[in-house]
Amino acid sequence: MEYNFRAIEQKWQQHWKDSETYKVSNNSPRPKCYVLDMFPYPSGAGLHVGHPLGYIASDIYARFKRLKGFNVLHPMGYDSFGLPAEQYAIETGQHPATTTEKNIATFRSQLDKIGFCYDWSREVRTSDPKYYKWTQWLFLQLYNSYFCNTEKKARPIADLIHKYATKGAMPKTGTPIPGTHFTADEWNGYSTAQQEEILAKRRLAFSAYGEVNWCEALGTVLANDEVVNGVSERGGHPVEKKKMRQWYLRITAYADRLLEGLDRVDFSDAMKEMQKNWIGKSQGAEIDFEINGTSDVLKVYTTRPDTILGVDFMVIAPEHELVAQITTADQKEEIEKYLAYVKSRSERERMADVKQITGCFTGAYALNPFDGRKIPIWIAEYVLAGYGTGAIMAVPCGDQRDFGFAKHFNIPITNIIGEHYNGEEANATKEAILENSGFLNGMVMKDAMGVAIDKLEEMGIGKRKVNYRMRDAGFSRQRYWGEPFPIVWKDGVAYPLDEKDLPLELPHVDTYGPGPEGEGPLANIASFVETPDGLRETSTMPGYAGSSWYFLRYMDPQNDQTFCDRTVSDYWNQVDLYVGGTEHAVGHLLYSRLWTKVLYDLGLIGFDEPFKKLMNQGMIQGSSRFIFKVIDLYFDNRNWPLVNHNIPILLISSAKYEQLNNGTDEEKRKVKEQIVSHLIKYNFIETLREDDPSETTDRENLLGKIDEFVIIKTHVDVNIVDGVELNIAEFKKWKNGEYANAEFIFEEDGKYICGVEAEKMSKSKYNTVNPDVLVEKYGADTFRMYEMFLGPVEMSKPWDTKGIEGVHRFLRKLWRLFFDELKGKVWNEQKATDAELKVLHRTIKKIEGDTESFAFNTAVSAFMMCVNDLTDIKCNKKEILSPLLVLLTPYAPHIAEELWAALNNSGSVLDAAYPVFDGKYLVEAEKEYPISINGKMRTTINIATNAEEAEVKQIVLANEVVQKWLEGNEPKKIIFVKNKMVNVVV
RNA sequence: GCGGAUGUGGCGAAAUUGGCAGACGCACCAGACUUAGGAUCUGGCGCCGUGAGGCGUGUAGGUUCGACCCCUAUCAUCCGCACCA
Repeated sequence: MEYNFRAIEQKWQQHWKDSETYKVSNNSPRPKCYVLDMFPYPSGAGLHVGHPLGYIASDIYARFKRLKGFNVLHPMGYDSFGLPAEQYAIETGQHPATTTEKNIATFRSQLDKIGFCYDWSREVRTSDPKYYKWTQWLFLQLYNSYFCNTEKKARPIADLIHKYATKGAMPKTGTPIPGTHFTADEWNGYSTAQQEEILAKRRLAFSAYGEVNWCEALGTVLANDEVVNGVSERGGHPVEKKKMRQWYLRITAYADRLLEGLDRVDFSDAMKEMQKNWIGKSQGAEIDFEINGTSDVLKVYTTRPDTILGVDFMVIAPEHELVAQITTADQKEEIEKYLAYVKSRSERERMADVKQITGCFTGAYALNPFDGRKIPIWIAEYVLAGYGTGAIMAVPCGDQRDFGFAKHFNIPITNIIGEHYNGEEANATKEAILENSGFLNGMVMKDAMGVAIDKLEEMGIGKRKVNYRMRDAGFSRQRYWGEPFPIVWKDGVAYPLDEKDLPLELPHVDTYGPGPEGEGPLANIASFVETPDGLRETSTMPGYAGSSWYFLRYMDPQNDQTFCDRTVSDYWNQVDLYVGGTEHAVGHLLYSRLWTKVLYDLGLIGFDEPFKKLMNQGMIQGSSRFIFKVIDLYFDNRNWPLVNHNIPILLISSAKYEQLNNGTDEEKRKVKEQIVSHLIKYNFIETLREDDPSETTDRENLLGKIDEFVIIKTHVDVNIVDGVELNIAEFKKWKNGEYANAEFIFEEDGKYICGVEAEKMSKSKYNTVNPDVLVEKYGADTFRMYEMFLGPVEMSKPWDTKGIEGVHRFLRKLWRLFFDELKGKVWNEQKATDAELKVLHRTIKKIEGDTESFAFNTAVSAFMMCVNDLTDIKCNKKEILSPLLVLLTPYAPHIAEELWAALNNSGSVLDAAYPVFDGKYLVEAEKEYPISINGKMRTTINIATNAEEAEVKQIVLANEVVQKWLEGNEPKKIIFVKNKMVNVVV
């Protein structure tokens, strides 16, 4: 009886399906655990071996938690709205719904083969109207909410309207600013459009004019990731900014809470840093500078108010509103030239040469409020209109960019930091003692910051200000394949749809081209756009709309009354473990955190961080293989008549290629000679004879002439390479026999060794490995364990199929502990010995710990070691094997279930699992303590684990062996370190 | 430039977090059983050395009885962000 993984896996997968083994209930006396994978976008390419890595890890954890007695929610679904389906539709005319359906079917069949324990009854698809009904509904919640700055939370917009209507919006102190402040009476007198305009400034989902990436050549709006280096990803056409009405989510209102929430979740440092960086909070001050001879003020933002006496010039963004106003007549021409130059530069150029220093003097001066110095005002493209106030005070001795600018335009530099400034480069220290700084003289810079701000506030020309780099999130796309907005426009005012009219279904379209003025394809469908109440919004929601809340829908997927019942979300609560790639660090993760916070504020759910722990699986890179083709230029260049029409492609192996490029002269000559003799063999000689008999065929002579060849490094399919050795037979069949008569220059051992390089997995690089093939060849259990065995889940690594044999061998070896090919059943019910129990206990302890801490790779190693040991001591006892199968279930569920059934006629693994993890099997063995003398390790002694420190010392001293080693030297010191070892110092 | 991470055999990697470095697997070598071996089993496998022994965790220092682990500096690779005032 041998390990027939195909039959076993099929049998159990069918069994799980038929008996709904993994269906999970929303109420259980057992503690809950929510294990979630980032749901995939079902692309047409299907899965490659990189995709399941995270799924396998979470599956192991979910199964493990189930064994430990948790009620585990482990669902899967599809993020099925998105651009690629639409692109594909444009190219082929197939409706995105059709291709999406097909792709999902492919994904599902691939996933099923790996034996996951998903509760498929909870599957969600973001493009399903039953799902996006609630995405639209949640959008309306955002639309109907505002961020209350007093309570720092979302509240219904109705509250705000009520406040405006009864109390207005007047400043606590000072004079009201028209347009910003109004009385209740004024509010009540406003038109709907006027009121809406004010409310739009507070709504969490709002529309406003904003810039989009407009590609004139394609006549369409592009998403940010479709723009690469300022040109369209497809076609490479120039892309410019265009103002269009857009929807936004007011994520900036939540900046502080998104930052603060990071302290309460278990994400990697890298992930937290990325999010912090993205939010980009900086503390500083806004300072008003009087502009000389006018009543205007120039408002700048700085994080270093302490350097205010070191300001040597001002720089404002070319787009700054004051530019036209302050430019003097003398400078007008120059400024206009500069503005024209800036405008002519595409985004791409601006990004390409950030080092280039450009700028122009406006002729105007600002006045330093403390010493009255006249400070020249410049414009320059390095100051961004969108950040801070779009104007900076430049302190060249303390900021490298300001320094470069000052040097370039010969602006004199004031030194306020004494010897910290060397005149060669700026020094951004905060530790220097200020000089030339008036009232700040003698203070340490970091202390002076507060003093300076206090003074500015006192003078009424500055205030503390926190700035964020993060912008509000653009929420509309001029595309078809996304959720339609439940919004109707009338007279320039947006009106939300009534809840009972949801979902607003996506209408069928025949073409996916953009509408007039670059609107989405929906604009072309009159029957959709025109309603009795007005015109429908024609853009659709972005990909992250549906994915921002899907983890909630899994909890209550069939509910048609609400997006997720509150009692259900209270039960499942936060996702305990969320597994996915780093690529969503600032997109999806930030948005779902935002939505969760809003829903929490509105009382719709009871937690404000969605994911308790996040694990990022590393990317599995492709490990590309290369062949090296010799292209004979000498022959090609001369265009000589071909005698031999069937010239084989010549390939040299990677070591030869290496020698040819970086080898010694001797090596180079040798390889070259080999190549030349092949070239001669196949065409050269014959060409010579016919064409120019005068040329000699003398070998040396030819060698000099025919070094005109190039070697082309080409991808070869990894699947026909065994490790690095090319499978010649397969290779000759590859690509319909393109290389059928290839000639090789082999290594000395007669092998063709390919070149190797790690790259992103991609079909065009022939480095993708399909999990189906591996599952077919080795089985799902082997595949699962091998993916885990590759290394820590979080780490990126190139895929290498070679080692999978080792894991497969392990499973077969395990099988042989139960069944022999000839003898059949070999397991028995004898009583286990202490030695056997020791092996088991060690394994339980190790694997339980490793699984809990996601060290799946070392857990797999522990399994292997255990089976090796049991084989060595010829232990086939049920008492040992049975608990081992419990441990194995999460990792290799099929074989574990099969063997479990073979051992036990009744009862499930689950029933038996609790005692295994209860410590019932865990008998603490004596611990081995290493003994060292002067830090030099000598031996170990066994000491019962409960021995006290003093006892240990006595044991050491009484130990004859130790005494002998001491060789008469009295021990000076006996160090007992953390229950781990005993060290004797002499 | 800023931020984060990682450097250990031919390769993927372990090391109970300061205690016998290289577990486990791949590859490789030798042997056994075989008509055969891409099955299975046994042994070997960091480097130098016949040997005893010496040297070894990117590099250079430091702390410690003891350092892959902690500290300082430095180099290399990967990933984010990038004129953010």
